[in-house]
Amino acid sequence: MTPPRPLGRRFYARPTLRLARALLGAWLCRRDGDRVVRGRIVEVEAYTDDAASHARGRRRTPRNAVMFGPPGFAYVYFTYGMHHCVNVVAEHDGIPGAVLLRGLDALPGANGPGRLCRTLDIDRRLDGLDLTVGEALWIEPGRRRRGERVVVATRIGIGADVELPWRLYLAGSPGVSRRDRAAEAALV
DNA sequence: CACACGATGCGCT
DNA sequence: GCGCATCGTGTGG
Repeated sequence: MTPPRPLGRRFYARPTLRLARALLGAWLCRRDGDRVVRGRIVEVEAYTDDAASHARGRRRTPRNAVMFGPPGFAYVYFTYGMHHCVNVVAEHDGIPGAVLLRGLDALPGANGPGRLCRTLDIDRRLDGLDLTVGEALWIEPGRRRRGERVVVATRIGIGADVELPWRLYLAGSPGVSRRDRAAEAALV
């Protein structure tokens, strides 16, 4: 088994939307006993202190506290009474920002944030986990392939009044939860 | 303490 | 496209 090669703190310490883009093509890694399960990140969404974010208005609560902390940590929350979603914290200590992981390739059943977490057995036990350690959950380097286009679309499940083009995904990837034909057509 | 609702997914129409 | 399961969290009383 190849040893973990987790990305370091510096990788995460940047503006949220830029981290979102940098995460496309990287590998999300989850330890499963003696094995490591890896999925290629192909769909993400950025959340900062905007109206649709858990950290809206920079209001700190017990749930969203990790979003305000240092970068490179996992923010995992529970929603709809049955689903978990995992985020990667960006920015620097004190500034809220996180990237929601919405879809993975090279791993069946990891399209959509809830299914992704179910497939990788991610729940609130991992909230606040340091992703730079390489123990239970981490991210390894990976890049976009030649000719692989980044589609810029609006976030899913967000009220029209606060929609922002902060969902990014790799065109043509099977792990994408929902395509945006108009956004794809807007590509050169 | 009560209550409204969600960064979703699934099954049915 | 639509309804709904199911419960933690935030907000207000």
